[in-house]
Amino acid sequence: MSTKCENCVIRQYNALRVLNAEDLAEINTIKELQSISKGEMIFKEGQRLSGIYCVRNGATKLSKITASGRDQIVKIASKGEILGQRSIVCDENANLSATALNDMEVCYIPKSAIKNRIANNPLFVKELLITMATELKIADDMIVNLSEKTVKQRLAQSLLYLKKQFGEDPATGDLTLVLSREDLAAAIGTATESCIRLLSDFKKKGYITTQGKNIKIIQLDALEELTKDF
Amino acid sequence: MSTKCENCVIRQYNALRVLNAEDLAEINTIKELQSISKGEMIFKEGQRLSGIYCVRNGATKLSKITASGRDQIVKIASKGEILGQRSIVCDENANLSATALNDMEVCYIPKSAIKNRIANNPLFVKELLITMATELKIADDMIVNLSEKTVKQRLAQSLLYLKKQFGEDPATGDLTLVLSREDLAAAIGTATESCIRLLSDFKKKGYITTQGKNIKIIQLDALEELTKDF
DNA sequence: TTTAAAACATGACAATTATCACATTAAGAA
DNA sequence: TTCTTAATGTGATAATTGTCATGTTTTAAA
Repeated sequence: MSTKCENCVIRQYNALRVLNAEDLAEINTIKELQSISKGEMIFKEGQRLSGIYCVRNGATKLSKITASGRDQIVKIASKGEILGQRSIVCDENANLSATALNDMEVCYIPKSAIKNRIANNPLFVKELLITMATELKIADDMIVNLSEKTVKQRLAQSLLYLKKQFGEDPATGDLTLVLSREDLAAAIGTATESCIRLLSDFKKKGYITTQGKNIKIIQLDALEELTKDF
Repeated sequence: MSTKCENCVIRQYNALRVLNAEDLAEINTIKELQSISKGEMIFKEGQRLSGIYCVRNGATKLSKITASGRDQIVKIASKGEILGQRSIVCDENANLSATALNDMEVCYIPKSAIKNRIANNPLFVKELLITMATELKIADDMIVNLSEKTVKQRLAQSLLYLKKQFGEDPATGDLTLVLSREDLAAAIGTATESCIRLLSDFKKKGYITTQGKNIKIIQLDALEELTKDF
């Protein structure tokens, strides 16, 4: 896969797709391809960001550490998504931390590469606006979800989300994106033990099987039914 | 207070402030001042919006009805805020319902008044972008809040928010924005009974007093302390 | 490979919160 | 006003979820 912005297919997924050849060439000279290994932090809550990160490969959790010391995952971002754009737009410190869930490749694009011409490109700004508005909708829905669904329902929903978003291993059928039990718990907003207990419950009922950290969905319909119940 | 856009002070609070006299004059001829009485719905989740609403007076809840029939309040919007901009930006149906919490005055601005020149005004779009990014941050923080704080902590936090955001009656000291117990519960994401029970608890401890729906904060520091505990 | 540390798992228990039932009070319509 | 309905408030109880303790397995480093 080309690392030249002009030929990069990744940008089809984000606002950078509307830039012309000239702008892309400029970004290309300034951008910096970075390899991030699993568990590494790309940036931390409260940190000043000097640019944005375009995800080429892998997945990252965007989370916030709470007063009680646990962290709550607000969003999982992967291929094609841009990290840090909210902070740059508002000229604020990062509100969330970004931590690699597996080995990643990201392109770091310094703020300076955008500030001048591109930040005033109405096409680009409009795309950015739509991205942000879409993220806002997702966040609003998550608020409703958190307050109205039980932990069991949210776990079922998360497993379905992981399948839909990241797929399954063709050979084993296991979910492709492997989360630690702790991260899975952080994503649904519960204690690690509660998450493990419910996974055991799902296993006992035959909805899923597990092998180490790997999870395979067996009864999709049962999980879907669970998310609807009330 | 003038209802002519050119002289309107309300727009200082939102993205419309960057428009020039010509644009404002155009909006002024098209916009429509509407009176909404308490409890009335401005728009409903799933509804196609044909414009945005600029709040001149009063407050509205933005909420979503859940599978179990309760509604969860995602945000309370008041003077100066614009409703429906997310849906217009994404060209999607409304994701949330807007219901007046008290008598309101809003200016309805049809999409058509913005589509042409104004939607391409980079200054305006950039302002909109910042607004949306700020709302996203608030939503993200609410997600963390919901998943990590107890109902009691969230209630304390909400009371403090209501004081900070809407103030107190100078005569009685009661919170200016009066919510039903049901709405207060919907805002913190809990059952009405739980909310009432905790208010009784706060009353017993001398943190607040109540008179009908009215609530007066007595021990601000105690409530603040509560929100920090873990 | 061995060993230490981290992650996973489960039990026991406590705390929180929801639900149902039913008063009481307030609000609004006839 | 009177009456009807909706909102508020409280008790009892059950369900959900968190916390602590502890054992087991996995992982990674020496």
